[in-house]
Amino acid sequence: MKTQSDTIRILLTHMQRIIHKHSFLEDHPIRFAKDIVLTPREIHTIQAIGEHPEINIKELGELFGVSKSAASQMTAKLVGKGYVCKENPIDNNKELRLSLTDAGRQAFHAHACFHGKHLAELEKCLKSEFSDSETARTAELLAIIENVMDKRISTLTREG
Amino acid sequence: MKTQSDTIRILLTHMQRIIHKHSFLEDHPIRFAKDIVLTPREIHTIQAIGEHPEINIKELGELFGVSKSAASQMTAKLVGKGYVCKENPIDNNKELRLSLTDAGRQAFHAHACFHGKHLAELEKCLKSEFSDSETARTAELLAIIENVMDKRISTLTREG
DNA sequence: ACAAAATGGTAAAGGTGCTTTACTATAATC
DNA sequence: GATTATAGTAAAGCACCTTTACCATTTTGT
Repeated sequence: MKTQSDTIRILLTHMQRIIHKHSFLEDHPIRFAKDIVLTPREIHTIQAIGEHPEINIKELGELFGVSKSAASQMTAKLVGKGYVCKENPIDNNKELRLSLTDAGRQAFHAHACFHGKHLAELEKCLKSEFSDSETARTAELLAIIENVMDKRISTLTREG
Repeated sequence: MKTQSDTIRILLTHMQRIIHKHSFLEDHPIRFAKDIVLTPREIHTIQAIGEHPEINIKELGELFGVSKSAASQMTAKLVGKGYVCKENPIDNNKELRLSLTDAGRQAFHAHACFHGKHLAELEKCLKSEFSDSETARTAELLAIIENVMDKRISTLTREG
């Protein structure tokens, strides 16, 4: 006889494996074309710049939760590879606004398609086996998990 | 009016945030006692050794999906810090069996408590708001997500 | 208006945890 | 007993991060 504790245990095991597999995927560079191979970090940076036009370096760092120095290094690399362009706005010689070059937009688009495809597939699978209310209920359950994690994070950041 | 696609989108957003928060937690060392601060990697290694008594270095690497060299380096560090002990089995001078020292067992235990506490809290929250069948259904849904990820991983590993 | 402080960006040095390559030493196999 | 396989380590290097220190350009306060 399975108790609810058992099903929760199973649920969390799946969650753990999903997280693990996600980080596996995140750790592997993706080839978008014959000669375009980008690390996950590079892709995400391109994505962030594509989705936040005119973002500056400091903001980019904040978006990723890393130091501005780290953001500067990452962008410098992408500028070097020709995916990103840095330039001062007309009335400001201090900040640098980031934008995508043609190659950058191409990578951005390829990545979006890539993601869209997988999302569509997942959606198809879920719809075929779960009702609307079931998916909604699952979303609520995940929200609870998220809340518990938030609590833990806040205790962690308080203690330093 | 919310369509099922919308609820799926919401569900996946929660999932993404959970993953993000998880990796945030994973990136921060944990203080188990006044003077015991361990990185997540160190804790996990201690945990793995505690849960797999007599494991050797190569197996430890396989367990984590890293090279045996990485496992060797991690182990050496933990031996240096006094949490882990390496020794040859009586009839074998090639392999090294890993085990926890007193300090290692202490850290292992502290970590287990730490986890148990959070698990208990999460379980309490979930039980208070979700029926057994709902949690079971959610587990099934997560299994589907996992399957889709598996497919993606396998295409990835085929293409090299 | 101009000195002081704040802000955006970069450079240098260093850390962590990984990889690959090359190398030992021991064990297994023919 | 010679060869081959296996467990472990060392060295070098990579990706990405941090901190510190430093410029250059605003912004502010008087």
